[in-house]
Amino acid sequence: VTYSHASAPLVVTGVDAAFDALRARGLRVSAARRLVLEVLFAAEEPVSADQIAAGLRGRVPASDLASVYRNLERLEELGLVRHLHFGHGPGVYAIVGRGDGEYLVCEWCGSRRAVEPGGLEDIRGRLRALFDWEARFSHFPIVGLCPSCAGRADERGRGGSHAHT
Amino acid sequence: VTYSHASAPLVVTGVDAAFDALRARGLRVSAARRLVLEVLFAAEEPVSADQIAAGLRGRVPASDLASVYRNLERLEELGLVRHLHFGHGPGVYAIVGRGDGEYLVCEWCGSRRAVEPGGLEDIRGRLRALFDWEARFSHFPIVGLCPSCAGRADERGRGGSHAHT
DNA sequence: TTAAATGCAAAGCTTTTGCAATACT
DNA sequence: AGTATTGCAAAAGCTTTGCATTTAA
Repeated sequence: VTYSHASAPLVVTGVDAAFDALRARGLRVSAARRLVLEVLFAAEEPVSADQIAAGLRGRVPASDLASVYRNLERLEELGLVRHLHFGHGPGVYAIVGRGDGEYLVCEWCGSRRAVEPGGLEDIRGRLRALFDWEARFSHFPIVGLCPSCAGRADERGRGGSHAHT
Repeated sequence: VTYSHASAPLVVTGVDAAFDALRARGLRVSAARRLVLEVLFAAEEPVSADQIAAGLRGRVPASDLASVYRNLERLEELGLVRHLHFGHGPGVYAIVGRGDGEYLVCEWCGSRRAVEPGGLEDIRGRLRALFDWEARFSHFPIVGLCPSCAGRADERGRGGSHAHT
């Protein structure tokens, strides 16, 4: 239960700026590394390591999965990338400052709603007040039922089987 | 990303009542099954399948891990057991109605705070009002920083490395 | 008796690690 | 040239599945 520690967020305007940031820290800009960053910058949603390795559905050449993981780890240490978890299943990665933000994930249908930046401040403030707890929803999102699944839940009464998240 | 569907919660007073519930549904009360239930009833916190198989630190005889998983799955379908996730790492299981409740998990030190039943109603209500979202914190808890780690975070400024959850 | 449940082994999925070969600076 | 990074293979951690055998009812 330990994950690669990330340093302070490093927000960058684009792939090129990211490359500069890498070189500035003595890291190299290899083809595989470039691929990972390009896929992440092109992605509109957080993507899994597997999706990155697959080249985001064939758009870009594939890369070794182990290298992808190693790169994601380094980029995360650098503060350029973060990862989060949409329930069960593989972790998903995103560029810090893009595809970023916090999510509400439906545990029945798997749908997600991205919350605008600051949209959870109210919730965080209340958790701070009630429990002196500094909640963070950027790594483990808020899970529950989306409006339509919640409606379905009412029909069927309490409980009921489901199959997601 | 699919997990065994659970039916309506089935709250039971003790191991014996659980056995009755099993038999009432045509399920058998085998030694392994008994073990799983006994460990869960004895546990004060949710425990992993591995801990159950190990007999909760030697208190009870060990059992096959695959059987433990199969039993947990069936007991969860029955509504007697639930499972949740304290961050990365194995899922943890608890008897419904005991060791139950909702948790706040610290992503730095791994500590957890159990919230009294209903203690998150305010939060849930607010999420309902703001996003029409029916949040559930019983399967994926609220993750963030506990008071002491939050303090440590201030000292070190934004970001900073961590190593847990 | 007979279907549910077990034990063991094997596999699945996500992620990590070792190591010799490669390629960025 | 020197070392960060790669590719491949293997392993680790959690969970599921197949199957012949046992066992509760």
